Amino acid sequence: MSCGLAYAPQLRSLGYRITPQRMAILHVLCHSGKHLTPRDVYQKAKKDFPTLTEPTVYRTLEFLAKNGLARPMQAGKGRLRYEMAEDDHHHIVCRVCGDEIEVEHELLESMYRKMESTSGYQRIDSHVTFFGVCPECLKT
Amino acid sequence: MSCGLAYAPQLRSLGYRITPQRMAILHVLCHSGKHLTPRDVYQKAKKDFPTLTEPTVYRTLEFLAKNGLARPMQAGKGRLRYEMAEDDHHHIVCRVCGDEIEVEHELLESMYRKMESTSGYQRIDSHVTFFGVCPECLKT
DNA sequence: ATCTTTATTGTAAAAACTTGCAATAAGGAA
DNA sequence: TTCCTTATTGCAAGTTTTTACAATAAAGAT
Ligand SMILES: [Mn+2]
Ligand SMILES: [Mn+2]
Ligand SMILES: [Zn+2]
Ligand SMILES: [Zn+2]
Repeated sequence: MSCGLAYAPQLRSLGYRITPQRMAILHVLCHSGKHLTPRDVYQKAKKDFPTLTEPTVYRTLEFLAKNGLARPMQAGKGRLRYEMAEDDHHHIVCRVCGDEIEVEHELLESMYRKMESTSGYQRIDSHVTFFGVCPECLKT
Repeated sequence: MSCGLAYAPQLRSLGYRITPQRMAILHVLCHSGKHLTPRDVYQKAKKDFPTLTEPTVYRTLEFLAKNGLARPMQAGKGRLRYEMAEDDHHHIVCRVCGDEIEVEHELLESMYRKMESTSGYQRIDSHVTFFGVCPECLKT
């Protein structure tokens, strides 16, 4: 409930408004496990703010992502999940069992620099999901 | 119409069946531009095979991807598009204007090896979409 | 040719996500 | 406080994607 307020000045300075819906959603993202689906967020935030609706959740998550407060993650099958934006990292998801691990961005950093200088693209997103096969599933 | 047949022996040897729906969809993927949406595929393939339905298209695309004939691509907002699986490559998409370029897999190869040895995950997918800002959009 | 097995499809409905628009309310000005 | 502007929301309807299950038809055996 209060943790959302920490972001209020930043949002207000950009000309955005502080609404209870946004605060409730930020609260959920801050205090829950990572990578929540829009539905997860909706159901949890609804407890704080019962008149919340689903379109607002989708729009708010996209809004927070666009402003760098939240980060979208590509879960399997092209579905998006969200988490608060903290330190840069990536994920590898097992395409067999769904198991998921984190990878330090450091490991990809020199590749990112090469990719940026080669392509001319900048500010490439440092939260990518790779799909592979985990050690367990490789055994069988 | 005929190009799908090229894949028939491979599919049959895995115990799968050759259906006109699959052939029509393979035909579309072979002869059309890259990265088609399921809806693109549906509308084009319907011309060859008018009784085709959308659930079949979704299932078939997923089926082809699982068997390595097609490749899913993460388009913006967590939407999937598909293309035939050919040489390994990646994409960078501009998160401002949507412009899109290809990146040789070669550029990422050493990073992939590091990631595989560090994580123990193998067969990591070599068709990733990165999001960044293109040179044009960087100017403004 | 006919039969049998079962992978694959279509149907119908549900779930997930998006959109347009009118109503609301946040934040600044008076 | 009250008023004004307009960003944001809720509502209702639309579109996209998934699912369960019964009907169909591909492929191999007879
Ligand atoms: Mn993450
Ligand atoms: Mn591609
Ligand atoms: Zn696994
Ligand atoms: Zn651009």
